[in-house]
Amino acid sequence: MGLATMKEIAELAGVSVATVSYVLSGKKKVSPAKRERVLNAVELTNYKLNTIAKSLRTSKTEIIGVLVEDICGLPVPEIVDGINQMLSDSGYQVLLNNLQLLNKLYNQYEQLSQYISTINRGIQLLEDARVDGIIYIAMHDRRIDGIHQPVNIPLVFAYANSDDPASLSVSYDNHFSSYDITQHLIQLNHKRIALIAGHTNSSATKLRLSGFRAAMNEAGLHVPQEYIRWGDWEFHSGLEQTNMLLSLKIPPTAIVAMNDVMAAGCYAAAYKRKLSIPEDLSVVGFDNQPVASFLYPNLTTVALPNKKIGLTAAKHLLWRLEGREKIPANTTLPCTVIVRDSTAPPK
Amino acid sequence: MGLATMKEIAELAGVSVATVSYVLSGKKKVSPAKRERVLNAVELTNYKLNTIAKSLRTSKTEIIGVLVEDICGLPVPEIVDGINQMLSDSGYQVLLNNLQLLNKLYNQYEQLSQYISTINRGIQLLEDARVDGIIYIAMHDRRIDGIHQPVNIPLVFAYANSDDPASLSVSYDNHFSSYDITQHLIQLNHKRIALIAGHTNSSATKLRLSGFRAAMNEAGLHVPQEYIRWGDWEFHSGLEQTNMLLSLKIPPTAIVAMNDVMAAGCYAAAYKRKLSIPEDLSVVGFDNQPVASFLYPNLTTVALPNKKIGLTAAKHLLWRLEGREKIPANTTLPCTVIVRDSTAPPK
DNA sequence: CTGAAAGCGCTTACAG
DNA sequence: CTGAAAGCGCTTACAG
Repeated sequence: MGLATMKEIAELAGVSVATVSYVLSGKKKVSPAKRERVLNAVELTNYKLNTIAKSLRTSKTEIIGVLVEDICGLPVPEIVDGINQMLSDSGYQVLLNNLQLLNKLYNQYEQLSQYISTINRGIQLLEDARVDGIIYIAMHDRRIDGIHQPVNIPLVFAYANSDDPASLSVSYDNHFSSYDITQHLIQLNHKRIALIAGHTNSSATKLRLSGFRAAMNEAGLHVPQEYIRWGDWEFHSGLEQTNMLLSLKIPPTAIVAMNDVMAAGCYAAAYKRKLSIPEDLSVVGFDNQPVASFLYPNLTTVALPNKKIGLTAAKHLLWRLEGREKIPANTTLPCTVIVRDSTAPPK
Repeated sequence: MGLATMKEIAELAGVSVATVSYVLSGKKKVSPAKRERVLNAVELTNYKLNTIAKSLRTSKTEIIGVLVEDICGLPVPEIVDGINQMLSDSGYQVLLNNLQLLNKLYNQYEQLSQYISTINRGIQLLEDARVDGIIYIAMHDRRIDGIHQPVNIPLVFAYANSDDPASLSVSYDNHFSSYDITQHLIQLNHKRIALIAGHTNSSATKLRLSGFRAAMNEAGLHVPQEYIRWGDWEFHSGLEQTNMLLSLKIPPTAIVAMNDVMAAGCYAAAYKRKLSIPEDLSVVGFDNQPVASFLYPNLTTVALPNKKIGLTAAKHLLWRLEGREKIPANTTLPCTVIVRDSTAPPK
């Protein structure tokens, strides 16, 4: 046997199919007597509306396509979680398309343009499934261009920006979060603050650098050229660049690493030289990855609003689906400095 | 305008709708001439088959429902990734339902039975969406009972077991992975090996304990009662229990922590006492979380086959969907010991 | 308030 | 090899 259909419910309740539909959708008034009989029949047979048939009739699937560069990318699960939470009350479901780019891109996130056809195929797949809207989740904050704009399906970028004026985007504030965490060190009275940056061509690197410089300028603090070190987002570059910094004639008293992983590298370098954090050296990171709470001493870092990015992206998409007029095209969410135990005044 | 329909393609190509369908599905021979005309019309109009209409007709959606206890749970994204990879060639898409239990369960994974109605609602939602099959992804390896068995929809448990004989499950080998990593320490010539366990009532704890004991017994090594410490999977319990162990009259030369997070706690305790890892103390963890590569020295640990669990779960589901007869009901995948720098022979 | 009926866009016996 | 037609299970003007 298959599942019960609306026709069977109608027969059981002695009403028309239309009436059953009206009772279930609540779109038209139905007399209490018939309503009751329909509801009883539904209960009796454990009837479930066939959403496929409904979708075919209404041209709406009530499904949101979520296209992710890689589900294993660091911020991605939290962003998906935010989307799920915002969508859970609305009746929308999530169709997940995972492009699995992590091992292809490594941390060369700016190379994405090579995979634009993969992305467009993913969008096409979601279009073919007739999703009502699409959220694109990047693995790294940056501008995304050249994406095929789906016809009649709103698209929201999460953790990224787009030049496409038809799309919305939700990201976070790289410049000011970097400014804030640098301020934290300045307020502790550090004067010699060094920076370990990510890839040169990364937009996150550029913005975090500008935030760092802004805070230092504002405090009238000089940043010697050799205090700006270029890493590659990985542990070893954090270790090596910290070694360079600590070998300088005038070493810094504090280091801003542009992510927690490189900050973990700072710890290793300090540990090797028997320097204590934060007594001999203050270290801060970026991202508030789990590792930040597992390093000893716990790492002061910047928490990114990942879940909120997901919530906001889904909210804006829902607004667009509802036909709301005024939706901010590009949203930039603030970050939070999490002060833990890796920072203290210089000796 | 809406998208082109099959009827329009038929008119454009001067054939019947049936012929268009046969060309597209390849289910029947069509003369080369008509075939060509159909394909041209498809190209010209950029026609896409309406999968909703197809689903209504065939009662198959070619969608797999993936029900996750929490997308942010540690092994979950990798398992989903494995599922995506296995499914990507098969034409199936993934409908993701995220129960968001992480903050409710904390690390009390055994309390799941309180949320069984939430789980059943999730399954119901997937059934209502007419998915062809369901994969349930747990956050912690254990037995799951009392789940509503969906009618006519195969269900596979990933990272968990079930008593339900109608279901399949794919998990990993807790006992032998624990045996293996203990062996690693024994081979380094450690005699005094302590254990920091997870929650007492966790089945992962029990199996990892039995594996530890098996290896120790086999080597004829005695395990003093006070060498078995009970933690709660968290950093602080690792730190505290290591403090206890290092305060013993005869302290261990090596510690097996039942996860990497507690192992990070061991590092902190050792660091405070100015003990060097691995020279003064060998430490091993479990899970191969990212933190394992960011601790200094890098942590020797057990890698769980998360992605493979996803791949296998999807493969077995596909087999069931194809009607294959012999599918292993319960699969237990082996783990891998990852030797890094936190283990060495005792002094 | 209620029901008969059209139609969403496909697939698939069936007849030729 | 090909096409006319039924039908999947709904929703929604429309007429009453």
